[in-house]
Amino acid sequence: MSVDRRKLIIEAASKSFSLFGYKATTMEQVAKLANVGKGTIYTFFTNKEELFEEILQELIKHVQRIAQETILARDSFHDNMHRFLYTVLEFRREHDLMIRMTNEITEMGTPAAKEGIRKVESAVLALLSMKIKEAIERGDLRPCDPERTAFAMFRMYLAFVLEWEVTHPPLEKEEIANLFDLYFVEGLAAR
Amino acid sequence: MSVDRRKLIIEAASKSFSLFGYKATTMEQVAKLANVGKGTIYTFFTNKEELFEEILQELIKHVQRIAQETILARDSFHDNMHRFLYTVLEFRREHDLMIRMTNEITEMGTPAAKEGIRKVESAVLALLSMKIKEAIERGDLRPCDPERTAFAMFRMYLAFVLEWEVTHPPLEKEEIANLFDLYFVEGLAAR
DNA sequence: TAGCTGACCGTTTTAACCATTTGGTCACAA
DNA sequence: TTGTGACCAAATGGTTAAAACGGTCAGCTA
Repeated sequence: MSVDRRKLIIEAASKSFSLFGYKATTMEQVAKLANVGKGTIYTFFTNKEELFEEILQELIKHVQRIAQETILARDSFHDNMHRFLYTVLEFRREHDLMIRMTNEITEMGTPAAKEGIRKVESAVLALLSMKIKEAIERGDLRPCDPERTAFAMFRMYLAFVLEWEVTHPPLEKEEIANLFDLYFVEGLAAR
Repeated sequence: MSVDRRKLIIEAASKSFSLFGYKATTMEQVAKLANVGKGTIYTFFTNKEELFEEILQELIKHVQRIAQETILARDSFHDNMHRFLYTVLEFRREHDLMIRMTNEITEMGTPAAKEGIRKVESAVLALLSMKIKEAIERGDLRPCDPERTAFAMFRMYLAFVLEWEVTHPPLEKEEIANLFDLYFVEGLAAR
C-alpha cells in the first residue's frame, strides 16, 4: 500500500466542509485537495452524503471523548455537569465544522447541516442522559427521567449561552454555572 | 361618519397577515378586502410596517390580558406559573397570526415576522418577570434575578412544548407541569 | 373643500432563459 | 486490480425583460 487514499479523502473533505460548508463543497474540489481522481472517492463512499456522514461520526466521537474527560469522580455532580455542558458548548462554539454547519442552517436551510447538528446534539444528549442516570443511582440526584432531564439541562444551557446574548450582555461562565445550580439543582422554592 | 375606515383596514390587514403572512400581504389586497382605496390606508398608517406594528400591538395586548387572567391569588406559585406559561404557549400555538409568523420565519427569513415574534415574547417575558418579582417579595420564591429566571422558565417551557415533540412523543400538559415543578421549583438535589 | 381614490412612478421581485457546474458513472489506462 | 478523468443528465447561477410592489398625488365626489 502506497498511501491511504481513504484517509486523504476524508482529510480533504473535512477541511473543505469546515471551510466552505456542505453545499459549497464539490466532489471535484475534494478530489483535487486529496490528489485523487474524482472516481476514486466513489470507490470508498457511495455518495457525497455518506462522505459527510463519515466525517460527522468522527466529529461526534471527538466531542464525546472531550465531554467524557470533563467528568471527574472526585468532583460534585453540579461541578461535573456544568463542566460537561460548558465543554460541549465551547466545542460547538469553536469547532470549525460546527460553526460552519450552524451558519449554513441560518443562512441557507441546508438539510444536511441541520441533520448534522441534530445528530451531534443527539449523541451528546445520550451521553448526558447516561451520566444523569448514574447520578441518580449513586444518590446524587432525585429519581427522574434521565432523558427528559438531559434535554431540559441542555436546552437551558443552550438558551443561556447562545440566545441570552442576542438581547442582553453575555453571561460569564461563572454566572451560568450559578444559574444552573440555582434553577436546576437547588430549586427556587423558598425553604 | 359613515364607516370607521381605520377599523376596516385593520381588520382586513389582520386577516390577510394571518392568512398569507407579512410578505405575501399586499397593500392593494388589504385595500380591496377593506373596500377602500389604496391611498386611504396611507392616511392612517405611514407605511406597511406601521400597519403591521399596530396589529402586533393589539396581539400583544391580547396575549397579555389572557395571561394576566390565569394568575389567581388563591393558587400556589407553581400552579399559577404553569397555567401562565401554558396559556401563553397555547396562544402561540393556536393564534393564526402567531402560527403564520412562525412559519414565515422558518420558510423564508422575513425580518418583520422575526421581529414580531420577538416583540410578543419580550412582552410576555416582561410580564412573567414582574410576576416572579412579586413572588420573591411575597416570599414564595428565593431571591433571584427575575429577568433571568423568567427567561429560563420560558425557554424551558418552549423547549418542552415545541421542541421535545420533534424527536419524541409529545408530553401531556400534566407531565410538563410536573417536570417544571421538579426542575425549577423543587430542584434535583437529593435531600 | 375635506375625505377619498385609483392611475401612476421608481424600485423590487418574479420568471424564463441559457451557460455553467454539479454529483455520479464507466470505459479504459496504469 | 486499482485508479482515473472524460462524459452525462440534472441542478445551479447569472441575466434580463416583464410583472408586481409600496408609496404618491392630482383630481373626483359627496
